[in-house]
Amino acid sequence: MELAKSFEPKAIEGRWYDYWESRGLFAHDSDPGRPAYCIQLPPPNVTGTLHMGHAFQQTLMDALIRYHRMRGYDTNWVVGTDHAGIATQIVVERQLELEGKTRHDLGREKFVERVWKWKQESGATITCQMRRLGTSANWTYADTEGQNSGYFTMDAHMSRAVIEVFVRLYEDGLIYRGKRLVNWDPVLGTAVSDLEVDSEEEDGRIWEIRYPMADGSGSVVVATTRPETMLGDVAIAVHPDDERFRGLVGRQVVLPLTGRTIPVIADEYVDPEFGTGCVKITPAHDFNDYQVGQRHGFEPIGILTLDAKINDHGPQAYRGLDRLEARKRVLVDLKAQDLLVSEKPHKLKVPRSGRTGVIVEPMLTDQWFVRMEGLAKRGLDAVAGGEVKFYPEHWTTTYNHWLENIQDWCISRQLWWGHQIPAWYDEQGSLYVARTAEEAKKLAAAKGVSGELRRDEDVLDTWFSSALVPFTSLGWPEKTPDLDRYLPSSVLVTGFDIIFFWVARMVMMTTHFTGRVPFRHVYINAIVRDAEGRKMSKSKGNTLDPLDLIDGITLPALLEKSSVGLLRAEHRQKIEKTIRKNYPDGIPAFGADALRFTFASLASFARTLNFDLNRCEGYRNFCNKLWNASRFVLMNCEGKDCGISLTPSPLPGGEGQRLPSPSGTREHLKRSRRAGDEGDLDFSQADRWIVSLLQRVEAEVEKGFAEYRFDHVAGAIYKFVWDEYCDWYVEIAKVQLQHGSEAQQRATRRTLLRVLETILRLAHPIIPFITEELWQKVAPLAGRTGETILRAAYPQSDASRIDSDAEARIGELKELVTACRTLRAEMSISPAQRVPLLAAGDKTSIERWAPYLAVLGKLSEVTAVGEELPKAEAPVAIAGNFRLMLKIEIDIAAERERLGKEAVRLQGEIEKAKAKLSNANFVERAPAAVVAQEKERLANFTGTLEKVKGHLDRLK
RNA sequence: AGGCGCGUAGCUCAGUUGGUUAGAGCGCUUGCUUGACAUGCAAGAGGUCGGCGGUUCGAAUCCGCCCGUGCCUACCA
Repeated sequence: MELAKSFEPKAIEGRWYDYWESRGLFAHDSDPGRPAYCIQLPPPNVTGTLHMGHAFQQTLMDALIRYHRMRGYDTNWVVGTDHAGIATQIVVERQLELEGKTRHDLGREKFVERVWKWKQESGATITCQMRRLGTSANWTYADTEGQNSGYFTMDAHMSRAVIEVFVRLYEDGLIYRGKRLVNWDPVLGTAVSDLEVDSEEEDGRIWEIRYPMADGSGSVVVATTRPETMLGDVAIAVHPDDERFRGLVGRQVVLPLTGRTIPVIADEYVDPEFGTGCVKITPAHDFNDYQVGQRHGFEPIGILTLDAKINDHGPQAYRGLDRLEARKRVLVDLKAQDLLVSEKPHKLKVPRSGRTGVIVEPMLTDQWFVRMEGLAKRGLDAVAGGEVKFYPEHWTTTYNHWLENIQDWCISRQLWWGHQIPAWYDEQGSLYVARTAEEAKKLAAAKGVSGELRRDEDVLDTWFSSALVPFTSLGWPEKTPDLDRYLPSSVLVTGFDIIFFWVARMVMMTTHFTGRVPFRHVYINAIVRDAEGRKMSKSKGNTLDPLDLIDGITLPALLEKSSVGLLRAEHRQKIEKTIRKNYPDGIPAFGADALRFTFASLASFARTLNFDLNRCEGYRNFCNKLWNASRFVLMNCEGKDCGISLTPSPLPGGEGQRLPSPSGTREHLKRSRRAGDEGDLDFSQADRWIVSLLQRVEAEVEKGFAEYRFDHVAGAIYKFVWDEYCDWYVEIAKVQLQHGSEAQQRATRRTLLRVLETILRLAHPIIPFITEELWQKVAPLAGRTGETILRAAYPQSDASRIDSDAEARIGELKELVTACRTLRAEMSISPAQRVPLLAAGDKTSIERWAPYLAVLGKLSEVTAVGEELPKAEAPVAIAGNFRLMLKIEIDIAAERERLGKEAVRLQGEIEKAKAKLSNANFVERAPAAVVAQEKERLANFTGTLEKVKGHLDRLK
């Protein structure tokens, strides 16, 4: 079947993915004879859809997996999805809202059923999208739900493991329950961890409030940004060394609006420089105040309900008011009593819930915590000892800093969707942590307690189960062979935003439970931004959907898509304008390969990746280039003798590489035919050169993968394919196929095929679809068998095939051709016009290159003229040791100017080189090689300049 | 307040342990319906490498300070 004239991604992508997946080619094989290579996918949320960040990250993981699979590793890309407690619960609650219901109308059991139902339906959208990208994930591994999407963090096996971990940590004293001040989201009605709170600086106000002394002898003024919390004040604090207030310590002040009396205390926490130097202490609603309160033995007075309204501890007048309403009322009342001293604008950090955006309230509640100190130490050791390595390395600092300053982890959430905490209480409130209700009952019975037990209603933080994935996905707590084989995994590829949430916690938990680190390497990928470096966000209208880049999308469809869910009209208009400007014609279909190649090319060690659509287009063009190069090769090799079954003879003699002249004289042809016997292979310098370069690229690619420099991998392949193979070798091959002997043609075809076939395997990890499509056609001709490129061996560099001599020779040819082309362009000779060339210099070389030069330089004739060019009014170029002259009429003045410019440039270089060499320090201290190199440069420039000057003289 | 990045061509980015004339893609100029490819070919223009100082025979590269910019962490009422 003929290849289409240009590369059409749509036509091939679907076909090959199904082929690979249905044949089970992504599966691990547990072959003990092969080393294991394992990657854990950061499990996306069940609510999730594929965005640019995922696509980027997954491209890199897939490239690594395919690369190692081809290198003979037993690869296991473990995937799954995360139940994403809060996020998922919110989604389903919104659905209920549309029906005019709340989760409380359904009750816990029905609500959870509903979430499961929704989860099964919407299932793993993202895993289907991953397939479009070409990810060769081990879908059926740990696939307990039968959806071919790996594990689910709430499936039966995972849940059992979570409970096991919880119980063991509790038994080890690493989990405890207690009343602590935690970050509370009053809208969701749950505690959240420190990490789930985002503090942004906002414009607010600061108030100064007067608290009268209880004995009537004056007053104290405090500054606060949260006046309503004064209802829960237990003291006023000043700095112990603050002269101004020394006399006040130990005395009592009246707490306005409440009638309570509270003491003035001294504590180092107070900064005398800030505000008035006096601080109100509200232990129940501020983390610092809580600690001050503890130091001084105060009982915190909580004045807020769990939905952030004033409770019964507040004065009657404020009860039931929302915290912000209460603030207004408090201020009005203080003013009325002349106790409000001032109100000023003030910038302050407002802690907001990462999920709802609502202001988080420190709230004194019963919660479950993981004791972090010992675990953190293990986490630090794993990295310090080199068992876990970060790429780029500087992320180690971030990781260490967090673990060194870690707080206990609040793991309980007052939600319904998640792993319910395996703890039961008896009627007296005694606690029993157990794997099952029966086990809890036994524990109770052992203590002589009978009767019903009540299970703790809280669920666990989503990240609790995520932290266990490296071992639970491999079968833990069973002692499975896979735990031995795939733990630690080889590399974790993830974003820096979850180093704390996930990476650090996996290291701690996995180390604690298995004695092994979860992974050897952590590759922190860049954050994908738009082409101008701005964060992609729906409200800016600068988001890109990876699937739109793969399939293409029209402008109307794009506009419609972007406005979904946006209610405000002015917002919508602005976004529409941006989109019309950025994508006036929509987005063309680039295909998954082009998208992947773009991601790889941009994956340097930078922290951000600015995604430029133009580059994507450029790499789509690259795919087309590869496609067409393959068409050329197939066209010239199908049905022809390509010498594949022959064994190449040892390198033929040095100068026997001459091609017959393009005019194809009889003698030449005869001689060539005689030189190459029937069925022989006669490799040219060019054939050896391209094979030599191939070895270098293979080595570069191997190095790139080892260092996670995907940009180097992509760049090396791109340059080799386009700049060397297509631009030079294919053009040279055309000459050899047209003018060469049978043996030379055969060798050329063989080289074209073998190099192309190797290129396809080399590029497959990054551009899997197009390489498979082409490989199926090219591989048989190249004499390579195998069902699929996915399981073909990865090319390995062979240093013995590096041929410096051939490289130097072809370098010479390139120089000659380029000189001819430049000369032609500068003389404005139309490409159609074939002109004769005179060449001075080594005669053997000139004759060797003449046929190539004639075709590549579009010359009618190439004549060697010995060591000197004739004196003639014609354009001249210097190329290495050669001088070239086009035999055409020219404008002498223009030619003089052209050569004059060249002379000036050369003179400049000569000055520079001379200056260096006349510097005694340079000659003495620089390495000998550098000095020698500089001398050589000087000699070369000087020689060339003389020649240029010589020709200038002749033009007089 | 600390910490981590970044600043190289009009735009997006490479640039190895310091050492030839600092590179690529896109864009730009000029010329080409070249029997693989106009998603292309050929030839060009375009950079005082953010600034100042230091180390060095030699700095885009190493060090210090400054300017600009982005992010992360932290309890300032």
